Amino acid sequence: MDMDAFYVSCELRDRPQDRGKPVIVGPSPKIERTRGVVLSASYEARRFGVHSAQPVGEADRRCPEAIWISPDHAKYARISDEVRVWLSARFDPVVAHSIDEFAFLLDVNTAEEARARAEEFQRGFREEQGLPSSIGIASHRILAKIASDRAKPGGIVLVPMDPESIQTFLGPLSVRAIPGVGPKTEERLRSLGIEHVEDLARHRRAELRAAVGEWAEELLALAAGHPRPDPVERDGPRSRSTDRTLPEDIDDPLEIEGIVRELSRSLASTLAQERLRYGRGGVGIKWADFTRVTRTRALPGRVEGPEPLEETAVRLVRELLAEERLGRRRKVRLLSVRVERLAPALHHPPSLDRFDAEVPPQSNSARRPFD
DNA sequence: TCTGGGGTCCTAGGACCC
DNA sequence: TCTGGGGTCCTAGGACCC
Repeated sequence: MDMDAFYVSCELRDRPQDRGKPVIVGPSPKIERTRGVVLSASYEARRFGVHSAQPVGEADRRCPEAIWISPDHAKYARISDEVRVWLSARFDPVVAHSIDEFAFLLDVNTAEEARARAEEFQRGFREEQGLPSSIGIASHRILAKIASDRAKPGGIVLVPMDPESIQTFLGPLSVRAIPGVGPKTEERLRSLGIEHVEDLARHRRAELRAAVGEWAEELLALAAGHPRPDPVERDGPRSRSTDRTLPEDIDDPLEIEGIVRELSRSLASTLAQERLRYGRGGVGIKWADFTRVTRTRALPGRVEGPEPLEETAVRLVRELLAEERLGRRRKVRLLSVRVERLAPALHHPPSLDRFDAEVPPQSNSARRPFD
């Protein structure tokens, strides 16, 4: 289940008078100059050529009469969580793919029954949650996701379970329809003469492996109508990060360091709320020319609190700036701070946590699910 | 028109160990 | 004197997704 224009739909729940109008969620260019992009656009706005990730200036030019709404990420996260709870009361298991996509098991015997259940679900979901959705039904999550993309907006697409039906459904689709195939992979496949899913099978395995690596096996299985079993869900997040695009590009080392400190403390406070410790800390810079560099450093075991992150982040950003001074001397557009190798915090306060930092992460079997 | 913020996974080389 | 094979960890970057 994929919720249509999710952020816009969340907002329209609270302002029904704006339904049916071009609505854009994003930092409004009408208020002040901003370096932001469109987060979500209503289907009415999309008709003007507005789409997500578009610079807001261009969206404004294409659709001057649009209603702009400032993003409220906390609201969207809260609604997504309510949706998960609502689904979990009706289906098991429920898997969250993203803030606006969920997969769940439909326990039915026939395709007709599946479709009827989906229609009933879609209607009930809209009535009770006030949110429109698109539904894909298939034997595997990856197929259901491809199907739900074809169902947008507001539809239901069902792929029968037998391999022949799967091939019939996938064959004529562009390889871009496969999750994970973006512009680069599409181009690489096109250079082999592969444009549609059905073209994949016409190629020698070795050729495909040279183009996309190990992934070739999965693509071939999918094209043959035998998708690989769904991956097992991991518990807990792998990394957390926060970043800031600066209003103007800067190159003052002290100013840069100050922002890195702020970002570090802000990220550390998020981690504290989530009761997570971290095992690596790092920074990233996006230069004025949009190229990116990153540095991360392992920390002794798992740590918590802002200090280790702040110290590491500042040291690493100084290194990056020192290297840049020997070279191109570009200005900084964006700064980011990230943590990796997350693990649940212990159940006692950090002040009593004396021994933990000395313990190598591998030696504690209780943490294995998080590695 | 001038390009966000938050994530995941994969690859690849070097270090190091057996 | 020339030269193993396998495994894991660390790190940087790229591609992709919403």
